[in-house]
Amino acid sequence: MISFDNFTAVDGSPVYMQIIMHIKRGVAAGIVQNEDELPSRRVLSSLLGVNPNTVQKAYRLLEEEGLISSHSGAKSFMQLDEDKTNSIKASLLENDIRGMIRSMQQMDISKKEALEFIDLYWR
Amino acid sequence: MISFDNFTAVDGSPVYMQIIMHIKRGVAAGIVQNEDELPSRRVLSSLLGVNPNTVQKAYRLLEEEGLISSHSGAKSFMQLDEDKTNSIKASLLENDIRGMIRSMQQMDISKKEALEFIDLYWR
DNA sequence: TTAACTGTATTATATTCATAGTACGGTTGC
DNA sequence: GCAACCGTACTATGAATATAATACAGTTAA
Repeated sequence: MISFDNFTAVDGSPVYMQIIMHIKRGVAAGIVQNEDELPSRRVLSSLLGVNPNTVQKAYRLLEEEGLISSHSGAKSFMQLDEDKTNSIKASLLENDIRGMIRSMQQMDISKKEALEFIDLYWR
Repeated sequence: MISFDNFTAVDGSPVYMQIIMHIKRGVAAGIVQNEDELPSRRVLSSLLGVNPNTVQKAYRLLEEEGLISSHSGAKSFMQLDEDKTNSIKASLLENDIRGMIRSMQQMDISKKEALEFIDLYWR
C-alpha cells in the first residue's frame, strides 16, 4: 500500500497536484513500484483531510498518464515499467534542479556559494 | 527604473506572485535598490500582457509589506533599507534551497549526487 | 448472499485568480 | 492651465480549485 505518512498539503500548489507529485517522487525514489495498491479515494481523502473529489482528480490524471489502473468497484494499482519510472525520475530531477538554479542565479548567487548553501542545509 | 526584461509569466504560480518574486529576487541580487522607480501599473501590465489589476495586486501587497511607497497620482518607488534587503535575501535563499532539498530527498538522492547535479546543470 | 467497500458521476456552492471596462481624483511637465 | 500621465476603486465575468452531499453500479470477503 502506497504511504502518505510524510505528506503535508501546504505548499501553495493545488492539492491534487501535490498528491500527483508525492506519488511521482515515490516512483522516482523506487519506494512506489509496479502493482502497488493505492489507498481508496475515500480513505486517502479522509487521511489527508481533503475532499474525495480532490483525490479523484489526482488519480484520474494519473490514470490518464497511464501510471494507474482503476476499474469500477475494484481497488486501484500502480501500472509502471522501467521506461515510465526512468522518465519520471529524469523529468522530476531536471525540473527541480533547473528551478532552483534559476532562482539562485536571479539572486546573483555564484555556483560556489550555491554548493556551499546546499551542503549547509542538507540534513 | 526596475527592469522586467527577463520576466516570463509561465511557472504555474499566480502572476501577481511572480511579479512580487521577480522584484524580491532583484532586491536580493542588489539589482533593485532603494528609491528605484517602478513601472506604472498600466505600463507594466501592457509590457507583461496581463491585466492592470494583476499588477496592482502585486504592488498593493508589496506596499503592505513596506517595500514600496505609492501615492495617488504620483509614481511608485522602492522603499528599502539594509535590514529589509538582508531579510528578503535570507528568506528567499532558505525557501528555495529547502524546497529543492526536500524534493531531492523524497527522490532518495544523496547529498553527493545532489551536488553533482547542481554542478552539471549550472551554466 | 450480502454487507462493506470500491470507482465513478452529478449538482451546487465558495474562493481565488485573472480579465475587461469604467471611473475619479491627484501629480507632473509643457 | 491643461493634457497626459499616475494611483486607486468598483462592477461584472469566467476559469480553476476545493468543498459538500448524494447516488449508483461493480467487487470482494465474510
